[in-house]
Amino acid sequence: MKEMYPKNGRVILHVDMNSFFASVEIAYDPSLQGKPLAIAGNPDERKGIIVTCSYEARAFGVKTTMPLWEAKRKCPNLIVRKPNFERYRRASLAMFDLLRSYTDIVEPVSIDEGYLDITDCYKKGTPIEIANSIQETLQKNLLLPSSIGIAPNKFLAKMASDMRKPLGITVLRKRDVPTVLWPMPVGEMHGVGARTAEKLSTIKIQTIGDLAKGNDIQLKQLLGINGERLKQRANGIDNRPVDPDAYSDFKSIGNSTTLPYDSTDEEELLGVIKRLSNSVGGRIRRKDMLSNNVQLMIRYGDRKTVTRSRKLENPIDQDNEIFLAAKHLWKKHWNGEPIRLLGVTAQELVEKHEAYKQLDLFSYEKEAKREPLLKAIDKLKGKYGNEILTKGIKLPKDKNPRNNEHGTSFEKDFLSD
DNA sequence: TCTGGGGTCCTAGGACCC
DNA sequence: TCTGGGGTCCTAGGACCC
Repeated sequence: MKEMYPKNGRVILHVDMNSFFASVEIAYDPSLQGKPLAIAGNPDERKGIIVTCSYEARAFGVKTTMPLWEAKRKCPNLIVRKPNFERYRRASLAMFDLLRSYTDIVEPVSIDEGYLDITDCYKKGTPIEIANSIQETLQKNLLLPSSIGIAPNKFLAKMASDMRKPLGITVLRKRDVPTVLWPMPVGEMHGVGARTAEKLSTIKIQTIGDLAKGNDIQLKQLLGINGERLKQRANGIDNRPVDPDAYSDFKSIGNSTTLPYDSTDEEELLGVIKRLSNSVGGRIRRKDMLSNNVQLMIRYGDRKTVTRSRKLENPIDQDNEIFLAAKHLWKKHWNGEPIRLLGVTAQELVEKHEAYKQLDLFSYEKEAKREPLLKAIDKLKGKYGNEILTKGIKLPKDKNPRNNEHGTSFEKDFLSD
């Protein structure tokens, strides 16, 4: 079985939980098993969209992000549960613990999916045996169904796990790419959404195979650096490592909420911003992080959405500091029209101890910068005399270093590198 | 009777510096 | 009176994913 893979190739698994939130609810309440189930918010709060649904519901045409009323029209017997994120987080932790019992090289990518690098796990069995064991254990211990892709890299593993749902295991070798991947519509490729598919169709690229053979210059012009990358992927090439730390390296932490009704009541809206700021503050403190940038998101009644952000002088983690920054942005940018949604996000996060290190480095650099400056002034003194240090003095035109006909400026003479 | 909430990464323009 | 080319930082927005 091992010889299935090139000698120095990797073996990557992508584990994808099937309709995760719905499956967790079924695990808690087995009477839901086999029934059309949807997880959705409260329509009275304007949160009535399908977050996830069981395969039985999907058979009726119910889909993620569909408004609840539409889902009920398609499936009158639909059972609806409110999302219980605490429950899903716990299930997710248990699931990743289980994955880590196979290898340390586990990279979570979201609450319900992750990559494993099992290249060095040959003693535990063949890749297919390992995938089987993972799938069976997830089902037996946690009552959660999953699909698993086996491939030489992350992209192919991800595409593979998508091919058999629910409860599938799919091997996608590099040599399978032309026959399996290339006939697929390009829009089904991971990383190609509606907009990119539309753009690609303007240069006659409809399938993954078309993309794999696409013109480099055309692709670059159309999609920038992403064009290059997508073409590589379409050819089955992807060298990204499985990085166990990637998921915990947060870049931003935010909370947003759709209001039950559009509002122009500033006191009420500031109350919402305060509540969001407190929640974000709590979350970054729990992670021992500091934020250098606060963003306010405003969605108006007509759904037009703007984001406004502010770089901070010092990194912060207190609720009130976040609120003050968000409030400042609000005062500066709200156009007075009714508000549908508000969001507060802490960006440019750094770990607390890293932030202190950076602070030290900053003051050190400031000190270090003084030295060349002093040397430059000494040099000027030698050239023009002590008056150079007198504030406001006018040098004769030919002696003013900023105004020399040869373009010799103070900066060019002394401070450029 | 509509369209959530959590993220990441990339781009592009202007300010500013050398 | 004219005028370059590179680089970084900051801000805003867009595409994509689950």
